[in-house]
Order: sequence, then structure tokens, then C-alpha cells
Amino acid sequence: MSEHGFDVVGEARDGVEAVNMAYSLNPDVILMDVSMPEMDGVEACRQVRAAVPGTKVVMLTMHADQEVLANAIRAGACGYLVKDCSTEEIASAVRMASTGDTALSPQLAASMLDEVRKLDMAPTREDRVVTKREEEVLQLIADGCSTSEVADQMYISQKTVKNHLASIYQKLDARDRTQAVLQAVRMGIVSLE
Amino acid sequence: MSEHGFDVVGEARDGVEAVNMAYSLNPDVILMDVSMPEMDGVEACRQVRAAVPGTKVVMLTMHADQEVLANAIRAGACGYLVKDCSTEEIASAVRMASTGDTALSPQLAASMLDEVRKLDMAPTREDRVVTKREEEVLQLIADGCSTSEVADQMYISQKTVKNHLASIYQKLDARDRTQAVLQAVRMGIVSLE
DNA sequence: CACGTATTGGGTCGAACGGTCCATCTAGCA
DNA sequence: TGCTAGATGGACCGTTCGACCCAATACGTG
Repeated sequence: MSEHGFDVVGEARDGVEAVNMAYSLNPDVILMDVSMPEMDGVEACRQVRAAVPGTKVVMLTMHADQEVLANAIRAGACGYLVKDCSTEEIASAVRMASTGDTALSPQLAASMLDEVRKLDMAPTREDRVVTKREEEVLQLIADGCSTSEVADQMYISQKTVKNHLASIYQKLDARDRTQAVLQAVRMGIVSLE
Repeated sequence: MSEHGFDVVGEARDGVEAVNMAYSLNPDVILMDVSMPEMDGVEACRQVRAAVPGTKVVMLTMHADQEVLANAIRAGACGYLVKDCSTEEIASAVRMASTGDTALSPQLAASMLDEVRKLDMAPTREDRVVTKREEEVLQLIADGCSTSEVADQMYISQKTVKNHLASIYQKLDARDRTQAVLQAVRMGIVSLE
């Protein structure tokens, strides 16, 4: 398998196995799938980076999910590829990782930059005025849900929905859900169907 | 006064006098001011058209109020001028009225067409899903007003505001003010600031 | 380890909300 | 002259909402 410029020293079937093998084999690069049994790739990446700092991790995923990408970057991944890329592209990404470079699928480059921007500029300019859960509450209410319906769909109690709303009221300078949703629509936080 | 092609046979100081004089003098055309003591021009126009069908009425007003214009057209006015037009334009409008034509100030022509459109197409396509007052309530709530604030600004009781809202809920298929306002925004009934 | 934030949740309380009855008044219509 | 729709209100009732307390858990930062 040295035709690509590197040797495959091992294969793991799940996250736990990957971490153990990384510890014993101490490879230069690990090609890690996001979706894995026992332990997902992002968590495995985090543990590998903590246990074996010299090992580079390239993540491989099915979907260009920005949320997962962000977590992978935070976990210390040195590359992130979507699965529809060619074998040569994967090999290239592994070689780049070994030399300290970062490989990234084109369709992920843009959201990658956005994520880095958020990470770096979070203290100076907070784009996310409301948290993820608060945003979910706003969108559901905009979609016509009552408090109890929001609670059911988010698998939380009505009280928690109200807590999120109370937090939203402060952040969006609203005094009731009507104003909060309207403000969220103006700010582009939620969509109007 | 025949320099303009017609004679002035009388002048009335208020709406009641205008109706009486129209009945006795049976003029070809009446130049009627919208704002008049005793009886406003629109009502006077209505009564003249009922009592003396052959008489044409040209309305004269200070403001290009679409609501008043609509009422005047319904009242049977054959022309509608804003007061900043020239003497010759007024004379022209009177002559046109006498021959059965309709004179209209340019700035009123557009809203006139809109009004005609509404009148003709009202049975087939009801643009106005909510009434004028209901629309006011929706806009104020969209602007951030509470029930009591809406009541204050519209000079009505909170109960009436609630009544309007209840009517709105049925028409817009909403169950609370949040959904009602959002639906109104989607339908373009109210503006988002 | 302490600290802040996010998320989850409980309880209470007064105000607001929505629904259901009802009545009055005005316009426009048949 | 009724009839209908619109606008205006009143009274009542149950539910919901928002504000104000509070606490437990988890997570990341310093």
C-alpha cells in the first residue's frame, strides 16, 4: 500500500479500538470516520489528540454538517473530507496531514472558514445572539407551536421552554413571544416558513 | 362667467343648501367641496345624485385621501380634483362632467383605478381579508404594542381589541396573536417595521 | 478547583390571554 | 323596514404567560 506514499499499519472497527490502536501503533496519520459504533469519530479524535499528540487525524464523513465539522475542528482534526471524494484525494489529504498541512473538501472549506471566524471573533463580535436551543424554540413558535408543543418536539418540559423564552426576551429586547419571534424574523434568526 | 363655456347659476355655503339648490335649480354640473359645514360633500353628492339624477357632481378636496375618494366615487361623483389645480383645470373638469366624461387629478388617478378594481373584483377576489380596524390592530401589535397600548392608541377599550383579535384569529386561521401577526406578515397585511 | 454559561427543571403569583355568552349602535343593502 | 356586517362594549371563566424565586448537571476557561 506504499503506492500512495505511505503504509497502512492498522484498521479499527470502532472508536474505542481506534484510540487503543493509536496509542499502541503511534501512527503518523489516522483516517477517521465520523460515524462509528462504540465511540463516534469526533470523540475518538479528541482522545487520540490528547493521548498521542503527534498523531494527525483526518476526518471522513458522509454529510457536510457544519455542526459536526465545527466539533471535529475543536477536537483537533487536521483534515475533513466528505466521502464522495476520490481515493487519490484521500491519499493526498493523508500526505498533507503527515506534513502538517490541512486538507479540506471544497464544499466544506467555506463553512470551515466561517467556523474559524466564529471561534476567533467570538469575544469581539457575537454573531450568535441566542443559543442553539433558544433558536430552536424561536423557530418552533414561528412555525405555529404552543409552549407545550415546543416542549414535546424538543423533548423537554414546558418550564424549560419558558426559561429559554425568558432568556430570549432579554437578548432580543422583547417582552412577549410575539415580539421575540418578530424580532427574530427581522434578524434572520428564524425563517417565515 | 361664460368665458369658460358655462354659467354659474348658484353658490351654496354648506351641504344642505347645496342639495336644496340642486333640487330647485337643476344644474348640469355641481362643483362640490368635500369639507363643508352641516353636511359633508360626499353625503351631499349622494343626496343630489339620488334627488337629481341628471346632475353631475365634481368633487373638490384638499387632500388626496383614498378613503374619501372611494366614498365619493361610490356616492356617484363624476370627477375628483385636488385644490392645487388651476382654474382652467377646474373649468375643464366641469365641461367634461357636463358631457359625461370624468375628470380626475393625476395624483388621484392611480388610487382611483385601485378603487375601481376593488369595487369590480370584490365579489370574485376579496383582497381585504380583515377589516380596516382589524388591520390597525394587527399593525400595532406587530409594532410591539400590548393589548392595552393598542386600545389606547385606537381610542377603544381593551375588550374591543380582543374582539377584533378574535375575529382575526378566525379569518387568518390563527390561535393566538403571535400566529396572527406572522400570518399577516406573510400575507403582506402588515409591515415588519 | 473555582467560575461562568448553557441546559434542564420546580414552584408561586399576578397579569394577560382566549373563549363564550351577551348588548348596543351605525351603515349599507334588499 | 327589516337584515346583515362592522365596530363598540360588558361579564365571566379557565388557561396561559411572564416575572421572580430557586436548584442540579454539564462543559469549557482560567
